[in-house]
Amino acid sequence: MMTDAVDRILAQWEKARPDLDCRPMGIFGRISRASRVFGSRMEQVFEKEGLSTVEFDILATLRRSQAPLTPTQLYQTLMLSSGAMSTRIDQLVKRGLLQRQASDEDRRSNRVALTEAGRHLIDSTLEAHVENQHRMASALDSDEQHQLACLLRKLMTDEQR
Amino acid sequence: MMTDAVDRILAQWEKARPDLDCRPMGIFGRISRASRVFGSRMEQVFEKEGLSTVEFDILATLRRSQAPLTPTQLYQTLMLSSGAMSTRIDQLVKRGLLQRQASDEDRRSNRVALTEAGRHLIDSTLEAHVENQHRMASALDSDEQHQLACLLRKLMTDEQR
DNA sequence: TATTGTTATACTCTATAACTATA
DNA sequence: TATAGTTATAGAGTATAACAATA
Repeated sequence: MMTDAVDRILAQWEKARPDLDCRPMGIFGRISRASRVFGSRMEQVFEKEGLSTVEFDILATLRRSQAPLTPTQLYQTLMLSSGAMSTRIDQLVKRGLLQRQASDEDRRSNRVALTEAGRHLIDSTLEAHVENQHRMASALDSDEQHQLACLLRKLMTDEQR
Repeated sequence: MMTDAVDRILAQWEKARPDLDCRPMGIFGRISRASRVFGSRMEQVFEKEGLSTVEFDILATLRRSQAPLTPTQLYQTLMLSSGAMSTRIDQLVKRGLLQRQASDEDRRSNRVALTEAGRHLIDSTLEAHVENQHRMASALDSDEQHQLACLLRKLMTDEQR
């Protein structure tokens, strides 16, 4: 069996603190590393289109919703503060990728919508992104990919104590 | 079968872009979310001891090495810049958790070592951390935890194209 | 000349909170 | 009074590059 950096870390802990059962680090250490490594690879795809990861997420959220969303819906979905979201929307509006539409029902609010240019950009970036993800997952066969997704879903269920 | 936020996102994509096979998002979307959610839970444990995640990582790296390390070894292991590492070491030295030892072989260099206080702090924090990780992994049984670790290792092998 | 480590600078990103307009 | 969204401020953290000392 192949060993990786996390296996070596676990072996070190076994020597330094043999009283501790550090096996869960085999999961969380790899999740953390995978998030950094794969996140940076995805970022490279977004950067080719001039987007940051957060900007991609905003455009993608609007694209898959197939409808304009309020800033509040967006920052709750993306786990950002309202202030951070306003700043992001501003910049994307300036670049002609988003537009704010006044709301009829509540005049405090507005709806953020993709422009024609924004829709074209997110559609083409998304295609490159999905292709990239298929490449990144290719070390696993189709069954293994399914198993991994199911185990991760189960790991995160119920927000256990 | 239980569904989660990522399943709902995948269902949206299926409607909005049925031409794309977005299944890998079931893996990478969950890795990214897991890293944020679990990372924040681990951070809470570190904060109780007055440590940030990076500070914990520095002390833990020295603890499991069971030997002083150079700043270069530390920033390479932790994927930080040399400048960022210097700043971090400074603060931990100020707090009496680390000390710099002049090197005999190379007078440009030095070795960073845990102080008595640093060693005590990392040992007790580590125990709380490992306990916390066991709790976080408890949604999976022992076999599933092993399977998940193996699949993550395989996913990251060979840095494929 | 190259390398180790530190320092100084600037930048990115964010949360917080004050603020406005409206409900 | 509470809520939606924007703006202004400040802070955390980092990378970069210039620098000093030594190899």
